[in-house]
Amino acid sequence: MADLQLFNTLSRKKEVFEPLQAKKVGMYVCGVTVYDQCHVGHARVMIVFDTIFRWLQTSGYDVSYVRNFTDVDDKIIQRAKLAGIAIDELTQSMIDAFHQDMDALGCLRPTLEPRATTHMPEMIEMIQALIEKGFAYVCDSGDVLYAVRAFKDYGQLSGKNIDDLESGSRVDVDHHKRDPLDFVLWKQAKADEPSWDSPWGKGRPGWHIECSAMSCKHLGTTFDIHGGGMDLKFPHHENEIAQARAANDGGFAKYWLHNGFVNINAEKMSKSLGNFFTIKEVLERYDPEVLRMFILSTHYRSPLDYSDAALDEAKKGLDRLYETKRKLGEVEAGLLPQRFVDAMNDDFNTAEGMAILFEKCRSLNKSEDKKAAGEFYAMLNFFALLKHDADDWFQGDSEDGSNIDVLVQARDDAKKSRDYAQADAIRDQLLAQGIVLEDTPEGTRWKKA
RNA sequence: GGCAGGGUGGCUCAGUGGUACGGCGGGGGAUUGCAAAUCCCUUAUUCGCGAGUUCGAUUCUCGCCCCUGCCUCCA
Repeated sequence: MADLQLFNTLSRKKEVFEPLQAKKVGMYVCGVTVYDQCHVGHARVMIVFDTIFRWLQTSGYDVSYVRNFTDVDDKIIQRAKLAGIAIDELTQSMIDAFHQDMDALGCLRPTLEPRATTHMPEMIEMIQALIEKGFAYVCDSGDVLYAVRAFKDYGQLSGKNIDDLESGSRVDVDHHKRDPLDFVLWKQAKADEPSWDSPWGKGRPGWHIECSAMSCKHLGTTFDIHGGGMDLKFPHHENEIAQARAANDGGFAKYWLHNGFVNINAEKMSKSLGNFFTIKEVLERYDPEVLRMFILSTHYRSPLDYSDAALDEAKKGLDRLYETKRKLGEVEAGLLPQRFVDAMNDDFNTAEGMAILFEKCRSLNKSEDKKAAGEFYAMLNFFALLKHDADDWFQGDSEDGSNIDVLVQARDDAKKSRDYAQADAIRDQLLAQGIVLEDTPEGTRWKKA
């Protein structure tokens, strides 16, 4: 069996995965800031890393998968104020909404979902260590800042160097900063904002320190995998590295994985551009499996263009697979085919895996084979697809089919008496209602168009 | 401007130093009363452009063109 290889952003190469401890993997993925509903871009990270999580488990690793919630932040404070509700109320309702979405999309719960607000001591401790070691300073305004130039490897992950960053910088120069790139670790409290006691007075943490503190607490100062969206590479992940390595003299994450964006009309889907669809909006029109299928059809590092046409295609692909499921019936899952294992071991190539799945589908449509059927279901289980009953998929589980059944029976009677004009008229009538008929050796059945 | 990642058939999406995977769509056929579903055949002399290395490159190297992202919050 080939080794698992993964593309490490740190080296910009595929590397053989070598866990720090045999059989164990620690993986940290940046979660969401809970101030609003999640969109399709969030769905992609979650499904991508869910699949990576599943693959590591399938490969026999005991995986600690940690994904945080950022539950203190400017946007949260603003949003709560605007809505006239307490911050806790907002964040809790968004966390609940997030879980709803993830469950619907078939994402397993991570091992741990730490919240920033319950990790103040760890953050404060890390900031203190940074100050002691000369990587951070308290500026005139009272904020604690990270001194970027003190960390010599700054820019390693994103391939940037400090001088380039400064010359191209669009950041307004803050005169409290020693260097324009220095970023905040601890902010002084403003009136009527949530705050926590600290050696530097009441305040709250900066965004980057949260993830460094929570990942190190739950996975150790050196762990295997850190993931997130491409857009977090800089500055978020770069800053996480600077903080954690400087504070702990540790190696921090060994492998950095970044997924590509979801685009709309070749443009990144994002809150700021306003061109996003929330997961809930999509799920009003499509089954969650369609969204999952859509996302897994492309390699995780490639851009993915969102459109109704693309979702319709994913739906058609699922229809094809469900046809085969309907034909096979429930069969116990067997082993994954070696080619599939190889594809997943090659930097989690789900697109190739899909190709193998569809090849299996075609061969099963030709001739049933118990081993092949077992492999088919093993792949589907791994992807967490085709969980519905096939008839429910095609007919809808809440649909009242009695009226349809009556018409189907009438058409069958017409057919038997060779009154094809009448039979076709009934079929057209059903088609107008969005019902397609199929005559099979076992009788006529229907499905939604 | 700096950095990163891309440009593969009508669309979408993999992949490889030696005649290009899968899905959707199109054409033909089998099946069907006709359809639907399914199966078979077919649909890129060619993988942005130019040059180089090579017996041979879509795959490696260099240059160019174009696209996207990051450099401010962002999954």
